[in-house]
Amino acid sequence: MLVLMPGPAEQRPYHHGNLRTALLTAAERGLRENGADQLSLRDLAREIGVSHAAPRRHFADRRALLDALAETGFARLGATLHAALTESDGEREFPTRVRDAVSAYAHFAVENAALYELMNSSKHHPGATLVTQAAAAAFGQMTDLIAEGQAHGALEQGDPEEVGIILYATVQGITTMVNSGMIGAERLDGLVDTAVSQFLRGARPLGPQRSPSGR
Amino acid sequence: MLVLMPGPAEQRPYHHGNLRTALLTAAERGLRENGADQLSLRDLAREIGVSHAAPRRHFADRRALLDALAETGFARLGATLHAALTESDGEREFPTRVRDAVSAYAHFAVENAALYELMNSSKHHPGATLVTQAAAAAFGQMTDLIAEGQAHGALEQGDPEEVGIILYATVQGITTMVNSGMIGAERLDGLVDTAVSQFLRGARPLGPQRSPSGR
DNA sequence: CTTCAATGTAGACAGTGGAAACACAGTTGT
DNA sequence: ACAACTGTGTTTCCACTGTCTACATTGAAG
Repeated sequence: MLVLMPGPAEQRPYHHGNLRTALLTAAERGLRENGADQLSLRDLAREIGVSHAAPRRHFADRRALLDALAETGFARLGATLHAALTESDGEREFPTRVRDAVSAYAHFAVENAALYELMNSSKHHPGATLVTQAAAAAFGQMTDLIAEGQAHGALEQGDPEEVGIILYATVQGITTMVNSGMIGAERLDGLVDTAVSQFLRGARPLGPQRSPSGR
Repeated sequence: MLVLMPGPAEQRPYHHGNLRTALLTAAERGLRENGADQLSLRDLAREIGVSHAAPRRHFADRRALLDALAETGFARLGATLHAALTESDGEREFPTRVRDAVSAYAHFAVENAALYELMNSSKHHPGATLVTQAAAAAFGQMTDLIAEGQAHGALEQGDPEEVGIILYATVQGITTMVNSGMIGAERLDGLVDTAVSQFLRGARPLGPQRSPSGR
């Protein structure tokens, strides 16, 4: 697909100067539009206007490129979660904060379906610790949130990570089902609501319930 | 039509006689061993000892093969669930039945990681209704189980499907996290336990603390 | 026996990821 | 100033893949 650029600098310098990021942004667009399978290194090179072997200088492998995409994906997801959580920091009640975080997560996953699928793919480079590290960072916020809920008495005591995994997994599963077409996207919000309220009921302390803040 | 193969495997006849199933079984092994990405039609043909274009007679497309694999995967998953549920039919208490089903599901997903990832992949043929149909069949058992729980009074009333999706999604997410390496496989059983007991607590009838409110 | 549809074969094509050798340009050491 | 070095992009080549088209072989139906 040769695209004639009527742009200013018709003569391209020998060195692109920014190939790595150009590749990443082009790859992300391609990923969104055609999925990871259809993502071709040569296509990207063509689109950017560089020789087909140039990407190799920045990504040893096709998988290396995909891993990098997954990594930035987790970083963005983490930022999204962080934003959703700091926005309602302190003021709001705990259930609302959980719902905000979960909802932000779910919408990210559905709006970036292909990227999200790539992020959760099992096939990363053996030494792709960066990916799992980025994933852990994003996931850690869920753990923190759980710990916060336990501190406020909204959740029963226990390993925050164990409980966080459950919540994380539930949202993860819902979005996967939506993304795979098993569930219509219009049901996403409703399911998230149900999931969160069930989670809160299932993980709150037993016995005399001391409501965090009466209502 | 059905052609009976002469038992002993002597001289290979011009027609393989059973190529389709041979392809599927070989593909399933390859999928397990090397993942869906590495699955090559030509490789399969070579392995079976047939020309590289022969598979085309049975699967129009590479994706058609993968779709068929996903479909049989859902069928097997459905059978596994069914077995787990009928085994403890009636006798056992509801929570145990839920735990059995969920555990069976989780182990299937982890023991057939590549297949399971393929099953949950978003990229099926546009007209691959068979896949989603098979998926719905497997999922339907979860809905039935929920309905059973509601009938027995173990779960609060409501749309069984909506609640079933939550449970299904939770297990789905846990297994995905395990399969992607985010969580060690040794934690699977513990997480399943936690998830099920939280689910049962969260979905059982109780004093209405927070009725489902819209948005 | 002839015909026919199903199934398998052979060859060609475009496209891909990857490797090697080479070309250009900015930086650095002297 | 200038030569060497290093990072980056280019060219050329290879093995391999999925897919297409024309042809071969077969068993079964008419």
